[in-house]
Amino acid sequence: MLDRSLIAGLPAFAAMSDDELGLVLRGARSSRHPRNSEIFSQGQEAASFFLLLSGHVRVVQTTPSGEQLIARYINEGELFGIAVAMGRESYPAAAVAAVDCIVLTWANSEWTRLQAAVPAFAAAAYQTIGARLQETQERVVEMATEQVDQRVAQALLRLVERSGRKTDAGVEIDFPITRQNIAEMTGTTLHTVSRLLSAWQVDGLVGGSRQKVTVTDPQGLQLLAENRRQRSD
Amino acid sequence: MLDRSLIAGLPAFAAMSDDELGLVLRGARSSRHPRNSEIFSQGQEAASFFLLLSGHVRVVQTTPSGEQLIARYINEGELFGIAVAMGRESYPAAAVAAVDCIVLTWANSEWTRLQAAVPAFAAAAYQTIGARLQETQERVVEMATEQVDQRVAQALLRLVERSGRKTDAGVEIDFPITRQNIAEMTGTTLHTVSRLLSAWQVDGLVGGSRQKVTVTDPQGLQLLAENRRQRSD
DNA sequence: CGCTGTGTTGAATGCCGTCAACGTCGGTGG
DNA sequence: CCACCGACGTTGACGGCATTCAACACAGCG
Repeated sequence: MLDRSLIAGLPAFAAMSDDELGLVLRGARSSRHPRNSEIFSQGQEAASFFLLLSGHVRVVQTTPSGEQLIARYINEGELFGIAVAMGRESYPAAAVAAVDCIVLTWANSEWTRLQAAVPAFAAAAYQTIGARLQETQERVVEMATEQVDQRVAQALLRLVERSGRKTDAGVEIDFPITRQNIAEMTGTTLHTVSRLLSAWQVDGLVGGSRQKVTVTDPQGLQLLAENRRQRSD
Repeated sequence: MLDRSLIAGLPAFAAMSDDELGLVLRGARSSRHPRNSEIFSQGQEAASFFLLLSGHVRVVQTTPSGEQLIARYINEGELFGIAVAMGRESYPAAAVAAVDCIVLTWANSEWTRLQAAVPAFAAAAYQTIGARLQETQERVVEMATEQVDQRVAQALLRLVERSGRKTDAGVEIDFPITRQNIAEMTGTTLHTVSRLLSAWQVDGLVGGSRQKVTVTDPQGLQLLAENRRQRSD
């Protein structure tokens, strides 16, 4: 039996009683996933849903022509792979462990049971979906209206905001991330990302090394992200 | 009192009993909205949620710099403005009647009552949100990986698929739509859309006149939408 | 010690946005 | 009924930004 202290501290479960936490954990099992392993695949029949206890997960979509792009990164404490709550029968994207991860897994059959027994759990899932719809809409807006440099700046700011770890040099993204990854988040090429980061490093906005990115001047980046054609009306 | 035949035929309500339909309609009121009028505004406090009985609604987002883009078109029978189901307190976009519309409106306070009394109604709402998240993700993929001509072709195909009316010349989008509108759906300019449609008209793929677009060769358009760099692996 | 994945940088091409001018349709009011 | 005006649409020319092509550097690992 899993200990309820595993999840009691997570925002999604903050409002639940001890009894409810027990009901939620009954039926869940935990598993380890080494770095770069797939937790589930795109198109695979959705049999389970997940909660990330520890680590970072990359959600990746692959187009018919073989191009990849990163839909989002999942942080500790977040639900993912909740196709069942969206009425989907297969996963629309793959989930890959960005670092070694520990994951809670429920069979989809648990969903209806939990929905009835612990309404707050279902509510958290729906809230998650709503928030992601919101974020995704914002991303469409960015892709449609902003230049590449602004999108990359915005992506970095979001990454450090959501998954940052403070260091003496600034705020570092606390999982390994390549230029290619950043390119796949922003709809550009690794070449362009490399050029931008090089230039920004010279300007003292960002730092980092291989698979590491640190934002040293968030305000400066923010300015860059908002720049260009403010107020055209 | 509104008659339940108003909604009994809609897919969202297909699975409901007569009693349930009655419960749903209690608390709803209907209203007319002339073409080009706003049903709700972006940023406005979300006090109600809506169902489109008749007409077509355009969901429009405006960026801080004043650029607009169209998040989606709502068809007859669809829910919209369901911020309450996403846990939002304000509308993230505006809703504009693309033609004269008839709309059912519920106060947000009805939401919790309905959720408890008619679970199928809440389920329909969540299904709607899930489907829209899905669509929005696909749009991000398109914006990131496809050229402008493919995006415009894809947008037209979706419009005729979802809101098409068969004519002798092909399938016509059954509400007025400008080149500017199409540009705002695909993240480009009205100039580019105009050029593309002109070229496609010569090729016999599309037709139409002022604020009217007809797809005369869906397969041809589909080819165009899939074209270019298939299999790059 | 070579190989693979990652990162950097230069040069050239081209898509598509921008600027500009004009044409056309439809509604409105005299 | 006709003249006018604004919204919508078309087309050409130009230029810039970002992709594409190419070559090289470097690290980690077996």
